[in-house]
Amino acid sequence: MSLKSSISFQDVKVEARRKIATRQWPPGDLIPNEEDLALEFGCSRVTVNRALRELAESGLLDRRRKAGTRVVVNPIRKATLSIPITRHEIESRGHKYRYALLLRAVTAPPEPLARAWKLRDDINLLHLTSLHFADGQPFVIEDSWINTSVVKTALNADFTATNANEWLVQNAPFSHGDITFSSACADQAQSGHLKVTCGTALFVIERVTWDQKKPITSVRLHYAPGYQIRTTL
Amino acid sequence: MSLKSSISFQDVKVEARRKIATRQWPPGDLIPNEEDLALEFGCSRVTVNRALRELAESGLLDRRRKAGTRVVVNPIRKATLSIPITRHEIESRGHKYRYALLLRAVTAPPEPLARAWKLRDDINLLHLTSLHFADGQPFVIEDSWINTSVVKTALNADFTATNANEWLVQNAPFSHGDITFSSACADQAQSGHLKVTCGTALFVIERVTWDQKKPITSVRLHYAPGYQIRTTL
DNA sequence: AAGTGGTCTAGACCACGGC
DNA sequence: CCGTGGTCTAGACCACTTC
Repeated sequence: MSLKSSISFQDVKVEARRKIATRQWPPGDLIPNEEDLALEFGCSRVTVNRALRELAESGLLDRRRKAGTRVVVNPIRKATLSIPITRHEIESRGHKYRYALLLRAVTAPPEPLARAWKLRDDINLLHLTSLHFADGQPFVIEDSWINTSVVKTALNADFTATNANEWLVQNAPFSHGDITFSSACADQAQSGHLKVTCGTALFVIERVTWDQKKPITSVRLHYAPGYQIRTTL
Repeated sequence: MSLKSSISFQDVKVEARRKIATRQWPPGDLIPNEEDLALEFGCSRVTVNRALRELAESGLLDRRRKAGTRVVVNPIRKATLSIPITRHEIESRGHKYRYALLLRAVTAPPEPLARAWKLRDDINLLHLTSLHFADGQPFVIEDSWINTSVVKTALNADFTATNANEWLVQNAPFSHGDITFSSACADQAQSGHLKVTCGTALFVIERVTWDQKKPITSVRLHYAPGYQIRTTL
């Protein structure tokens, strides 16, 4: 017989969600302040605060000092994606992982990258292209550019043994990064590697990482057809 | 001269991040417990707790009762995407928004949907297809199926005046949902609407929402070429 | 059994930002 | 100015999980 000793912030979240969904708290409306809610729910203000803060983080509420807390009119839904290591992603689906290095070169970066990174034009980057397989089938092409003036050990790493994806995660810590999801038609080379016809729609992820002001890596992934990213709202 | 009166959880986060990045706390290692860290940082345990909890949420730490807190070896990066309302997305880019309803029908759902939703086979759904324009250019095709036995007012809504996307956000609250990102080649109809050649790679978002056990909507979005979703890590 | 994180409380002070 | 949310503290109890 669980007579709950106290109200948890989870309880408050559930109840607040209900009030929003049933429009007891209509869109755009100001809701009572934390102190009043604490009284109403019979818990402390900190508990209410945590509940409402989390609802605000997920986009359902808008909170401002002095102005109070409002129900957001057009909730901008937030979805959290996990970006796993490719090997783990393949293995967690129960497939056998294999990896092949297609290219390793130290060259000047392509024009768009040099411009985005504002590099001196005599700087060379490490360029790796590799292919990840799931149960022997091509799964994704990985094309990465590594700023060796920051990640110096990359020049000595053996990328035929360790795949670039995993090596970078472990050896190129970053302070922040950008990630872009898009779609593109397979070009000649890509269609060859992935064994699809030229022009097939591929899912594309591009990830750029930085250590403070210094660019670290730029990685572009072209996935074989059928690939999906899935998450919950 | 701001002599900080007390250490904030943000300070603790920054310092913990630094220790992880510099490998003062190496991957896989157990870090000191909350009480010790509170002592070390000169703050309360709750403050340390909040800092570490947030780092765990973003995937850098793994916390378990009794077992302690460890630095995650292969951090699975988490990216948070905002899924805005299409009209807002277009307008925030400075483009003029326009919308056209292409189809409105009350019909039996297609086989895969009926199976996924476990519907009685005599149930009809509201089927809407519409097209959103940015500065007169086709931007995205929206294809939605609405469970009118739950969202009853949908049958009376005027979808020539209000676009389905926005109407649903405001009138079909859900408890949870799934969202999938993928890529597909434009079929005959899609290429016509988006004014691209058949087979062009399109970015696809599919969103299914539920109210507890009851399915509410299934929406599929096919974006015109060039569309990308961008976020930070 | 015991150590660790998870959370609640009451009270306090502060920072922001409408008014 | 002053109401509101944002956060900190100290102390407490609890839940989980490993030992």
